[in-house]
Amino acid sequence: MDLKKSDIGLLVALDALLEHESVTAAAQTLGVSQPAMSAQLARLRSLFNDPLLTSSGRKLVPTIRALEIKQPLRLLLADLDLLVRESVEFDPSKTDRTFSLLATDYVHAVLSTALLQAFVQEAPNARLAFRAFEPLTVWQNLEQDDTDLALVTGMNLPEARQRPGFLEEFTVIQRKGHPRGMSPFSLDTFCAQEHLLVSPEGGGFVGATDKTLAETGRSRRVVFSVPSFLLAPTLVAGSDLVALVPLRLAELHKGLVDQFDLPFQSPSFAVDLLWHPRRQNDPAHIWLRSLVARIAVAS
DNA sequence: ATCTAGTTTCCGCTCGCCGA
DNA sequence: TCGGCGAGCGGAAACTAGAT
Repeated sequence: MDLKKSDIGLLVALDALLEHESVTAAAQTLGVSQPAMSAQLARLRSLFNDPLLTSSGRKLVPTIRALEIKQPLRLLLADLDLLVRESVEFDPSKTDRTFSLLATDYVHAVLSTALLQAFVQEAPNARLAFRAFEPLTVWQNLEQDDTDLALVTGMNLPEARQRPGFLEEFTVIQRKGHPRGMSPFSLDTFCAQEHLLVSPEGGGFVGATDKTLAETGRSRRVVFSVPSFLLAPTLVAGSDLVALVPLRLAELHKGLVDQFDLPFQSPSFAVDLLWHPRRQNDPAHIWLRSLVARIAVAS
């Protein structure tokens, strides 16, 4: 007979039987009837292929095999007990667990400093991995054990659980000392500039802004396209190009570029926290979600 | 319908006590 | 010392309830 998951209960019974060396006393300890405990002993005898307890007059005495099992079994059950208690009472300061976060490089850039500080402070023995964002494999990553949480925008994953992270708006950036000067952007001056466009899919020269401009009969000239928001501030700082970037990212690079309000209604987007439903009640994961949401709101 | 694990009931065995 | 008796024990059988 092989060990099954349900046999963990049998091991608890065996522990009680070896402790009391009596079926009746073990049954009372575990709150079952004596015949039920007797039946469990029979299953244990079959499982271990050993009588475990043999009659000696009116008493039951453990076999050599039972004596060998007794101490390791006690340690094993103590470990299981610890495992169950730790899963209920998660203490971040005591965990050495590794957590992983999937997000775009922009989100990593915006949150990483504050998140790292809070993470190290609350969970000094744990580890945190930032993982690269691949739009087509987000759900696959969440399903696997390698991703605890994804911070993403506009992803339609009905199977995933989610909570709001933060709302982001766009701003226009230009280099320090730009020949245009520091006057606010009018629609005319905005359209007159040469633009850098962030195209996450790669290679695009038309974005949501161009559609907004087209609705009012306007257009702009996009001369440079990059796949990542992180590249934009550096490239803008080294050229006369202007670019639309998320406000928080512009704040991070305010020593490098100047930022201005958009001359039209700024498109906003939400960054949400997504996770697999099986992690919903994991106390460690609840702590991680709470920490990331807290940092996101404060960022 | 079948399986699993529980309960109740009953039985047999052993031991301790007590009287002859 | 020995036999009878009751108490306490584990095990078997029959039955039940819940899950699959």
